[in-house]
Amino acid sequence: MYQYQHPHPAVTTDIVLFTIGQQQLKCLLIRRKHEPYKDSWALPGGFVGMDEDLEASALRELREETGITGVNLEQLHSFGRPGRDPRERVITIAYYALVPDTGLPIRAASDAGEVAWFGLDDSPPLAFDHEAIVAMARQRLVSRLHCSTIALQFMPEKFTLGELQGVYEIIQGGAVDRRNFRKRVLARHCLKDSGETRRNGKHRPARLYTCVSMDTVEVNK
Amino acid sequence: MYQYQHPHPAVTTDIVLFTIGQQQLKCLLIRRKHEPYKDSWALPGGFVGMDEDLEASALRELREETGITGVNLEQLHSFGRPGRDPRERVITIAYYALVPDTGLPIRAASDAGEVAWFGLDDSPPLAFDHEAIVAMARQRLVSRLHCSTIALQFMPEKFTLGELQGVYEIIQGGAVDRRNFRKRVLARHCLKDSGETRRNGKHRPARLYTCVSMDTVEVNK
DNA sequence: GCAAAAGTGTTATCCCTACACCCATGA
DNA sequence: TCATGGGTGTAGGGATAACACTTTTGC
Repeated sequence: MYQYQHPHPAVTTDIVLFTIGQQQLKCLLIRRKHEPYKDSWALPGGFVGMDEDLEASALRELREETGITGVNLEQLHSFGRPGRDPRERVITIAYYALVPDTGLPIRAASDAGEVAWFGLDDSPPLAFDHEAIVAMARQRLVSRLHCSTIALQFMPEKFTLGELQGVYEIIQGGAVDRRNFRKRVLARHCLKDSGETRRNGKHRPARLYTCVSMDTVEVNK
Repeated sequence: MYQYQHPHPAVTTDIVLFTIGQQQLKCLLIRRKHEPYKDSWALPGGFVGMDEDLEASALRELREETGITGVNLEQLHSFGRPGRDPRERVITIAYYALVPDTGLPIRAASDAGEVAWFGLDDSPPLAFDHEAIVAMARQRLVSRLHCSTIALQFMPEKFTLGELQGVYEIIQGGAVDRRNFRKRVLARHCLKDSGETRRNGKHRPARLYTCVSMDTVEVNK
């Protein structure tokens, strides 16, 4: 038992993890094993440890519930409407992150009975206010797309410009002029020609590029 | 006494309230009446009520400690490093807001022994990690200045374009071309010519403008 | 040779910047 | 009449957007 002179809310972190697959923007969800919202889908997350920094808590929950490590979390927003959790007052600090699509080792563990990627426009009803959290994260993602190099976090180590363009087109939902896109993205000097090429089908092979640096460089002039 | 099965952190809100005065960007601080950091300057803020939304808590603290009401709060970031408060684990959700300079009715109340505006480059050492919070709020303010109409929140109901330009120059710390500034700001169609003018000195009177809408319109294309 | 994506350059447009002069007022 | 800030327009440059053809490969 823990006692306090004044009432204290519980504090959690939740993580909106995005990826791109099957021509869709997807988000990682877990199926809850316990009440409340037992068997509902929800964002990975959980209670903050008393000696744990907020971001560390989010990383730990993500690792424990999905086995995913090494992502670059950004704080999104804190949600604390009274009543958002039926058990007690819970304030959550939401983070988001972007990971490449390739071969994600997802395992269900701890509180999560099941883990899966869902297309954002094709996802089940979520527990708590998690739909609002996902919506805000998506909005943030779209607005950062143009003034930062955030989209590179979706890419594997080596990728073609066509693949990168595809990511932009999926997120913003619309076609992009290939020549202008290449000029713009190469002008940022965030990509390095790896020298290699990749044949992807019955057509000319594409050059493979690498990120010069993993930092999300803001370009908001 | 309040008892929980698991330990709970305390949760507070803190508010970075900016204004412009004496050709400076200023921030509202209170002098603490109690330990810890007794007699130090700190941001207004305090513990979140158990049935109170986060923004409502920030508004209440601001009202109780400074008498200021009716500001437009934006959530800044949550800070939760273990040890940032010597008493116990405290996670704070920081907000920021901008208010006009004119005739602010500031009164000290409740936990605040004293309330005052401080120029940002001329402020005393702050309690807790409040200097980091102010620094982040300032950064946010600068970066929003160009892609939003946030600066209008510094203005009184009626103001001249020269006054608005002065606000921009103070925040970003540099001169702005008057003609280009006027074209840009008028092109946003957020200002309405009130028809009135104001004589401010021994020179031609200036037109007074009003905000068309109080919303902070983002213009990030 | 044909389908399919990769790769490349030029032109027109728009937006932003730089820049100089007259206006209305108070002293 | 002079000092002070208010008010206005234009020309040049840089960035962005529109646009079509050749290349390399698999079938």
